[in-house]
This record gives sequence, C-alpha cells and structure tokens, in this order.
Amino acid sequence: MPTIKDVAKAAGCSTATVSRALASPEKVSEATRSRVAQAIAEVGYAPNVAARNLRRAESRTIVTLLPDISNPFFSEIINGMEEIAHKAGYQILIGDCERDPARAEAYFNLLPTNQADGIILLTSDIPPALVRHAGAPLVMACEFFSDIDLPTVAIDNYQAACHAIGYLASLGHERIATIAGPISNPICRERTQGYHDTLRSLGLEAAARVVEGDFGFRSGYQQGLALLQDEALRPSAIFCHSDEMAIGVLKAARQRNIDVPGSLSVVGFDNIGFSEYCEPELTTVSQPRHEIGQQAMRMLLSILAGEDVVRRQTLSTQLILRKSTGRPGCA
Amino acid sequence: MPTIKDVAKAAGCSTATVSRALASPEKVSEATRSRVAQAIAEVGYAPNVAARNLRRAESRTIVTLLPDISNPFFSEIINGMEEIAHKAGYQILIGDCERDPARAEAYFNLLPTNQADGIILLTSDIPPALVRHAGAPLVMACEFFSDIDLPTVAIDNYQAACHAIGYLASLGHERIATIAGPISNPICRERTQGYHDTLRSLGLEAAARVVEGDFGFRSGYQQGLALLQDEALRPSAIFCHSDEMAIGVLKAARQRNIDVPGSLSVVGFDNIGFSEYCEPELTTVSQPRHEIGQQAMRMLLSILAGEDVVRRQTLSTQLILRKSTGRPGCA
DNA sequence: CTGAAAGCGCTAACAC
DNA sequence: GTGTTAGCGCTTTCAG
Repeated sequence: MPTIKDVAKAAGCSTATVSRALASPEKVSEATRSRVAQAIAEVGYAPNVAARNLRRAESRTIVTLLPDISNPFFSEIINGMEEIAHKAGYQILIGDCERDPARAEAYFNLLPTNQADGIILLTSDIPPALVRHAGAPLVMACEFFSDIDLPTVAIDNYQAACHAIGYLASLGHERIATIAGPISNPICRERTQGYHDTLRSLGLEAAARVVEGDFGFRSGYQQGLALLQDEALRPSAIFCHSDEMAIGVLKAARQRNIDVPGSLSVVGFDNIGFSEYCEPELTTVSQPRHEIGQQAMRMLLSILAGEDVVRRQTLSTQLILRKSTGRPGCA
Repeated sequence: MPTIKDVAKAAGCSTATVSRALASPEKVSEATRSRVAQAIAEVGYAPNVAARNLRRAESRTIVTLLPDISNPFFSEIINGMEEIAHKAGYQILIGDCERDPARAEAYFNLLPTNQADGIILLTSDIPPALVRHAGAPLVMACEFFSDIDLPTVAIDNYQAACHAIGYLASLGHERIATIAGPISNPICRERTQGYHDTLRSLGLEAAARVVEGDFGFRSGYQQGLALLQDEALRPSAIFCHSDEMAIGVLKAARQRNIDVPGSLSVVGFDNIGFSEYCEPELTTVSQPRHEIGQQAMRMLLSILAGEDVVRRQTLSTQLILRKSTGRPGCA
C-alpha cells in the first residue's frame, strides 16, 4: 500500500502539504491541490486510518448498544444512524449486550482507549456506573434512565399509551389489560402510567390489570395464556408493550379459542414487519424508527463537534389501525 | 490516559518489557511479570489499540457483509461469530449492503487500509470484481459464488430441498410448487435443483412450478396470491426458500379462503422465531445458525493465523415439522 | 502557502 | 530476560 510519502514524492511536495490538501484544501493553492489529487490517483493512495486515528486521538467509530440484535425493531433505527454516520465519515460498531453487564462493560471500555468516540444507547439495561463514568459522549435513543440525565431522542411513551388505551375505550372496551415490558424499564413505566391514568379518567380503573413480560414472543404468549385463563376476569382488550408480545397473545387467544378481534382486541407497539403478516394483522403504535436513528446520530456528532444541542428530542408516534382491534363482543 | 511509559516507570522496567509481559508473558520472568501487572493496575493502564494496530499493521476487526440487517435470520449467525471473535480478541463490524454495490465496495475498501483484517460474506449479491481483488482473507457463510471458489461454511441446500419435497410427497402431495429466492442466487438454484430432481424421481415433474421472490414477506404474499389464483392449476403444497415468504403465503391463503394445512401445505426455510408464532405454526427447514456463525469465524481466524483449513464445511439441516403441512385435501 | 521536524503509543529486531 | 532503538503513517506546530 502506498503511503503519504509516495504521494508527496509523486506530487513534488512535502507530506505535510499532501496531508493539508486532504484535510483542509482551502489552505493549499489551487495548483498544488490538483497536483496532489493527480498524484493520489496515480499511486493509488488511501490514507492509513490507524495512523490518522493515533495521531488525532480519535477513532471515528460510534458504538451502538442494544439489548438484543435479533429484535427487528432495532434494524431500522440502525439504518437511520448509519446513514448519518457514514456521511460524516464515521463507522458504527453494533454492540449486542444480551442483558450481560460484562458485555456492556467491554463496549464502554472502548472509549478510554480511543477505539470509540461515543456511544448511542438503545437500552437502559446496563450498569449505571458505566454510564456515569463513561468519559465520552453518550446519547440515549428510545429509552432513558430514571436517574441519569443524558441527551435523548425518543417518543412520548406516556402519550402513546394514552392514545392506544383511549382508542380501545372509544371502541367500548371496559376491561383493558396490559402486558408490559420489564417494570425496571422506565419507558415501560411511562406507558403503564399512561395506561392507568387513561383508565382512571374514564372510570375504568377497577378492571386494570398489568402483567410483566420481556418484549419477546414467548412472554407475550405465556402472559396472554394466563390473562385469558379465567373467563370471569378475562379482559376484552390487551395492550402490549411490543409487537412480539402482541403476536404471542394472538397465539394464546387462538389456543383458547378466543376470536380476535371478535372477543378480544390486541394492540402492539413498534410496528415491526411481522405485524402486517400475523393473523389478524396487528393494530400497533408505530415509532419513527429511521428518524430516531438519524436524530440520535446527529445529536452525538454535534456533541462530538463541540456544538450545543437540544438535549431532549421527542418524536411523534402513530397508532396504526389494522385488524386486531374492534368493538367488544362483536364476534 | 496513562501510556505504556507510565507503566514502565511504575514497574521500574523498560516499555519493551511491559509490552512483552502483555503480548508474550512466557518471555518475561515471573517476578517482572507480577511487578508489571501491579503497575498496570496501579496507574490504570489500558493499551492504545490504534497505536498497536498501526505498529502491527492489523486491525483485529472482521467485517460481516449481509444483504439486509432487518432479516432476523442473520442475528443468530452474528451471535455465533461474535462469540468466537471476541474470545480471540477480534471485533465485528456489521456491514448492511442493502443490495447497493457502493456500500459493499465501501466495506471492501477497509481491507487495504488495514481497517479490517478479513471479511465474512453472508451474501453473494455483490460485484465479483470486489471479491476477486479483495487482497485479504474472505470466507463465505450460507451462500457461495458459482464461479469463485472461496472457503465456505454452509448447509447442503440441495439435500435440504430434496428432504422437504420428499416429505411433502410422502404426505401424498402431487402438485408441489416452489417460491424461490432470486434465481441469480446460487443457493436458490441448488434448492430448485433439488426440488426438480425429487419431483422427477417421483414422477411428479409435470406439475412443477417455480416462481421467484426476494426472501421477503411481501414477495411471498404476492407470489402466493398468484399461485393460488387459478383453482384448476392450484398447487396443494408450496415450498418456500424463506420463512418470511412462507408466512406471506399463509396470508395469501387466508385471503383466498384456503385452509392451511387442510387444502394447502406450506414449508418454509430458516426457522426464524416468528415461524412458531404464525398461524398455523410453520413447518420449516432449520439451519444451525449459531454454529454456522462460529465455524465461519473460526475458519477466517485460522486463515488469518496462516493455518491450513478445510475449505468447505457442510453443516446439517433439520426439517421441523409443525402445523402448516398435512395430507392434501383433508380439510 | 509550504517544508522541516517532532511525536502520537506501541512493538520488534537487535544487542547485551 | 531485559533494555535500546528505530520506526509504523500520519498530522501539526513552527519557521520561513
């Protein structure tokens, strides 16, 4: 591989000039600049990034920490992030934590050694101590910590839940249950709060029922089975904190011979690709995932550039009406 | 951040000794080694990776190129790769190509500048020229090129298809169709070949019908709709080259009021998580994804280490029998 | 606007 | 077993 020296030789100038021609062209005369450009093409030069990083003490790499890479919810967010990062000459390193603090720690350890310039957190399920002593810019997307104030881009989970519950109530549902994500998760608390507040304002609080899942298919299925077990207590609608759990509920209902939406309405959250292909198609809360990814990355790059940023961006959600919701008892 | 010099000073030795204590402890005396270890803990040292990479002319980074990060089929493979890579001190950079040759090229360009040491290809949908002139180790996983012989770990697609079709035929199906992935894709050709050969050996070739999809839900749905349109020509079973397409077919059948498995059997490929939660649960060909990821990474690391490798590893598949298949006309 | 020169932090000959 | 030394390729003062 040719180095900057080879280019300098070919262009008849010093390595410093080549470097400048690349990094700050305006500081180099028109003539020199074009000679350098030609020399670069001639020798087939590409800068050695490790050398540049060492010298500049940066890595041009952003880590994205997520709880589970197999959840398709994240992929569109990552696409949005990548789009912005790539334009700015940054790379993304995807870190799958799998609820393992050691993994999270390994990724945070990339910061002090200049292997990463910053981290975007798509999960709050990591040791707070890591976050507090990160020593490099951090941005939260989708989630947040209850006790640590980080720059954040997210939706209004409270409002989204209110909206979903309000819609179910407007359909005539009076017994609305929730299958939440982990209660330790602040966004789930917000959603649950929105759920309770809406029920209360509608006088439906007596029939409130919240069970906990982990966002995955299986937990939705199991909690759905439990929720639908006792006919006397059976909810007529279930609001789920993820589409996977909602799809699990759909399976539970099928197994219990409960028609959806005839005898049970189900609302999901996230609008993943599957939600259009399950039976029945899922009514769900859609988040602007691509935009969340873009904004989070923009925010982090701004911070890295030393610019001031709006520390809290809230993007809007949309309730997508499909076939899993209807008036109660219309079977 | 403390450097190796600080450690040397604290341990009362030279930087070279510290470096050796870290890289090849057996070359350093017991006593020195422990003094170095203590000094490292004392000053809180962590090696600067950019400097090491520059010096060693390596990056300890492996790129994984895949066609679409939102396809959950890949996530378990990536987990397997990460497991092995991490143990060996390597990082994984996930490259989503999105069928864009420019993206693929950008990732290949990391090779000559030592930003990546090798690439694992999970897609064959990239310009062959890139592959031919990569200038660093490449390994294929799952897929392969018809005209470029790369070290590969994959399943026997031909056999897997034969097995699936044989099973369908054993159930009594005589009109078996296939929704293939892109015909330009060699693995799809193999599967299609297995399909035809099996039908022929069974005397069922006259009713053969192959249409092309792109592995996604929508294409399965659309091709399913088309395949099920004309009652006279309607297949009694459809073999799909991906679970997503099979799930699309399920939706198409529902829309056409065709009972699965009563009037139509459907077989998928990949055994993604959703295949257990769709209606009916999907019979599908399962690939050992975790193991594929592990083996592919092991192979690449061996090549990097200059070891000889078995250039072609074939892992076994399993036909998972669930609810989407049955005897024809048993509705 | 350009060149000389120092050095980022680390490793690997090469000596001893 | 350990120290000395010369860079890896690049950027960035500092002079001019």
